[in-house]
Amino acid sequence: MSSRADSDAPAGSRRTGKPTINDVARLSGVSKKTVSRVINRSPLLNDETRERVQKVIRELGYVPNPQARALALRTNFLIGLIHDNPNAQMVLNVQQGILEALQGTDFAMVVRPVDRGAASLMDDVRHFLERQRPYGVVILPPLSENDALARLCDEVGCRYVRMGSAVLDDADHMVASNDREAVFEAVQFLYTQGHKLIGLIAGPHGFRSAAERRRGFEDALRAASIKLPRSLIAEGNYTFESGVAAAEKLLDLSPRPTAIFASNDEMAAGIVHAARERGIAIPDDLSVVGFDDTPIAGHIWPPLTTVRWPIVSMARAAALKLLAGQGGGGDPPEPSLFLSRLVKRASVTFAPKG
Amino acid sequence: MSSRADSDAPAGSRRTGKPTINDVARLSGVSKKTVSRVINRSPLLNDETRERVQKVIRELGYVPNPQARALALRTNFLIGLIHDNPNAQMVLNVQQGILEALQGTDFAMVVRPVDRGAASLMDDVRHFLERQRPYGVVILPPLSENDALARLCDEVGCRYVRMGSAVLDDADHMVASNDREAVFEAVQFLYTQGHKLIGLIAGPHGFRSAAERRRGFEDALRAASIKLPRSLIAEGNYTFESGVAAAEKLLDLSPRPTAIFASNDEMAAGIVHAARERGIAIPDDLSVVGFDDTPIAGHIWPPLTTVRWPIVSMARAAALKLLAGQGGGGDPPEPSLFLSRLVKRASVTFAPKG
DNA sequence: TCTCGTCCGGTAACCGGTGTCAGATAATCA
DNA sequence: TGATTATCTGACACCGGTTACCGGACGAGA
Repeated sequence: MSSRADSDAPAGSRRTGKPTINDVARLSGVSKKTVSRVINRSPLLNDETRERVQKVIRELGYVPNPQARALALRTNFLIGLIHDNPNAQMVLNVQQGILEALQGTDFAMVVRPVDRGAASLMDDVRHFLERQRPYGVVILPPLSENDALARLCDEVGCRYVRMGSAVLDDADHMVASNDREAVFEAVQFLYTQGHKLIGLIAGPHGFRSAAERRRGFEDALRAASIKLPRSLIAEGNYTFESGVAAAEKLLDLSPRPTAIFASNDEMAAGIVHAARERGIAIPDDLSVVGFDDTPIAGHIWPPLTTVRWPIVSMARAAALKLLAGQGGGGDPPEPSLFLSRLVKRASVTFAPKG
Repeated sequence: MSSRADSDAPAGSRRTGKPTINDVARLSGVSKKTVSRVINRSPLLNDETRERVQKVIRELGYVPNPQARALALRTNFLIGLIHDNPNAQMVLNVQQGILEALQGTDFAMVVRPVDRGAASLMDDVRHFLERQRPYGVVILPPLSENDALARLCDEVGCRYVRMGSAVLDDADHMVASNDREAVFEAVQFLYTQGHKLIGLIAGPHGFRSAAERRRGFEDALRAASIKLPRSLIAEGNYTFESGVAAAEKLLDLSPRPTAIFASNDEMAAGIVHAARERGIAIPDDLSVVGFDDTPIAGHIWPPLTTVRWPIVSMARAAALKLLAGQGGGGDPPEPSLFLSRLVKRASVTFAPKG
């Protein structure tokens, strides 16, 4: 009936109308290859020829087809970001950092959130990597702590850089912060303010960042010869709600801690919330320290003393590491370890008298 | 000295080692075309042949090269997201919505934040669109209100869908919410609680969302025959800080408003902050209503009564609209107008007795 | 038996770039 | 002046898919 002979696919519009390298070549009377040389700034090109071709390129508004380039070069101008939405602000900061690194290149950022808990995690990531074949990927914590994921990247031949709170991989594949030391300093600061009964809201079990921050906390108390009863440690899962619940436990203790360190700002905000419900004044009755320095730290009342985590710089470094050697402009090698520092705001004061 | 004859580019590793369609064809004793048919699920194929080819595909672990596919199909498996970081949570929600729509397809999401104020805005976007040639892009407010941007997409031949607080384009290019009506209801609710002196913290001039929400506010007061002196309107720029500043202005008025509507949650949080500094109790002395229902609304104290903006659904719809007709599975057409509704929490109560 | 239509599969061209390598031209040297 | 070299440029294959078009096999209808 119909006259179509084969017709496998839904056709797809032919001819995009955009000028191709052939058009440029024809109009400027040179070969494709020469046009290619002009585009790629080959040094072995006559200036006169270059000028002529560039003129035609301008007139035609020619832009090389990225798909064709990608195919011929067996690469791609995509940097992937794989994350498990730990926190909106953090993810956005990372995106910003990556984009700063990609600025001025032809690379773009493709974002792939995944569900850490899903049984299909590996398949999901594999599917993503194989279908898009990004040039490289940045992996955010806590997903970055998954070694199987790194192996998967290797297996499918995709460059990767992991971000994290401790060095988990060799320098080419890792950008880390010194959470342990940073927390050490923060807790030391509480101690110098006279606090002796300091509670901890730790991050979730199995998170490296949680473990590092907890160790920093414990190290600091040990250094100050303070005993840490188990009851002064509560665990949250980095969410506001879990912070509230954990804080309630700590605040119902007797004697009550005079200060609490939370492993991230969200949970610290939860402490503030819980304290307010109980009529406990911050900072007069209770000092609070968080971690991350996300916007929420400055937006709650009182503003939170917290550890600034240089996440944007870390993300930028991670992306630059991926691009290294890739004509990225011979930038100096990126550092692999970033330092966090304490930002003092109003949520900490001297320990109340006895 | 060196033996390289031409060496235009930095070489790039040859042979990825991955099996290609040719390998599959050779090993299963059929032509490339037949393999292509198997991959694309062409109906006119012998089951026996299909099985045989699929077996080889499985054994080889063959995955079609996306770059080659993209070139041949003159399309791309990328959906772009263009935004101007209005708010981290919103951007992330949008990303989530888009990814829900892309779930199960071979599409990925490429994110491109831009600086709305930059003189190079158009060039930046053009560069992005031409270099990546995404299949389509979703444009977030407030950038989506820029008509020149939509024209640019048309010009470079890129599908687009704009998200916004009012219908700014035809149904194929727009996913909108009914902010005006939603605010109308919210303010009406305040009125039914006895509030007569209601302040407004409007969004920034030039934002359509700000204008729509403001009109909803004014409509509601007019409907209740309440006069709205100019002094009861303050303007913010959707940030927490601007909310604080605007709230300070309104709270210093005499008589003081008994309720304030803020055009987004960030600014509403700013009101709460400013009120607390002045010792004004919420909700007893002052009722507050926000807009968006971002997480912050539930995390501050008291939890914020706010208008839930269905941003995730809108984003999903926007992406599905782009994919429509693209073998997306014949889903029903996406709605173009989404309804927001009031979420009642603790920040509103009856107006205090004069 | 001869056509004809249908089903299935192959061949070759093409998508729009890049690498290889040889040829042409100009410059340098014996 | 002829040979050699350095400098540019072009022809052509190739990257790994898809599509247009063609043809053989096979069953059915004439």
